[in-house]
Amino acid sequence: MLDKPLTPAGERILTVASELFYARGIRAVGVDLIAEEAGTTKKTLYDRFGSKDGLVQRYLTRRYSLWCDHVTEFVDALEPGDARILGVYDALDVWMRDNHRGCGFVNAFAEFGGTDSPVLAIIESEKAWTRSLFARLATEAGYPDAEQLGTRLSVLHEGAVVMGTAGARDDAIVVARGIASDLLAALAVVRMSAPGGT
Amino acid sequence: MLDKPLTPAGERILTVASELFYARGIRAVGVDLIAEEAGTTKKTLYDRFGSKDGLVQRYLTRRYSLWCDHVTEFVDALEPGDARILGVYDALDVWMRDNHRGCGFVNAFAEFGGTDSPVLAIIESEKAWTRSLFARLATEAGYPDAEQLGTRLSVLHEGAVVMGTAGARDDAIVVARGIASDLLAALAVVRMSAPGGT
DNA sequence: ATGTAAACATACAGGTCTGTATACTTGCAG
DNA sequence: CTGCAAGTATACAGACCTGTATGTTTACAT
Repeated sequence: MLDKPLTPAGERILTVASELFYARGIRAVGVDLIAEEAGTTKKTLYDRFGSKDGLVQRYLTRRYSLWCDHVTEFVDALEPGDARILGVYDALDVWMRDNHRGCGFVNAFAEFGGTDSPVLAIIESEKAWTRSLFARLATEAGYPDAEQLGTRLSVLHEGAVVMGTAGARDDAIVVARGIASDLLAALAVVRMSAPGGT
Repeated sequence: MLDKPLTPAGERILTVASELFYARGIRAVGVDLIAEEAGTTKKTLYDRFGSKDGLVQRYLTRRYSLWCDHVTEFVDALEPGDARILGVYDALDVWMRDNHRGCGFVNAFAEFGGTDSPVLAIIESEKAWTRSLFARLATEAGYPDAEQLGTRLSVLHEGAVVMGTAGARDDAIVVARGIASDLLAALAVVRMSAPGGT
């Protein structure tokens, strides 16, 4: 996205920090550990990222970018229409196979929501992007009220992540996908009976 | 629930700690600050709770208890049937007027999900309780497949909290309630057309 | 070859964290 | 009166935290 390229050591630091931040929480991970695990020094870390907060922002922007790429790539391979809308839940399912600690942005909000840190804007952006993706796919699938439908689908999406991790329900994504499918089916009836529909 | 009574100073500590933990995150709040804000000393804190982790557990069990009481009281005042199911979302709406930092249990999971802390069991319990409440209300309202419907309603519930806080969408709860309402309406058709239905 | 960006190595400053130790005070129950 | 639980006050240990300082080394580009 808008992240300029990093030096090799900087790249290693960001990779290690991303894994540790996501797995253990941001405040629980110190810069000493990050530098050591990355096989470098704190000096390099501060030269590249300025501060721990700077590193945290890069962690979130990169994770944001990775999520967008993942879901976009996944969905683009599907037929236009309902398949792409429901495909977002399948993309989430694949994503969560390697991400067992819930939504990294929700987790970051848990730690920084009470502050005025610039990470809050990144968190909101990620939520807004996924919501607008749903809205766009709903528009492309020909649904009326695509904005509201997009919001509905994103609420389901977030609920699935929470119930699949903190709630420990293995069926969370399937359940959310099922609700989404039912919503689309109900709207399809409206669409078909509407003037101009097929 | 299963929390034995506390001494006055212990009560003050727990009250202050609960506010600070929820507002700023658990790791971000030190025991020194808690003791000072409660007008007492660290000695008393450790005498009452044994450790910071013990205090955290009390924080979560009490919050769990408060949530259960709130929603139970709210729902019991409504007519049996769909009103009680949808009333849970209204109860959440009221709850979130004084809780702008999202779900305290999801937030705790963000900080402790990577550990084997006993707080994880408390978090799961809260999610399971809310889900089973929905399932029970669905049963009482006469819906078939009440367990699955309960899961669906709880996914909506969690999604609403996330999108209403980290997602900064003021309409999140209304949206979730709308989906729930539509789901019930669709099932009502099934119920009415089923053998033995009215 | 020489300047420059990147990285490495190491130490330290100054603060905060959890948890413990010591000693004194208060209030109440047997 | 005596014993005990609760609380206050204060100091400290030992670890960890972010961030900085100093100096050396490597590699590449002009």
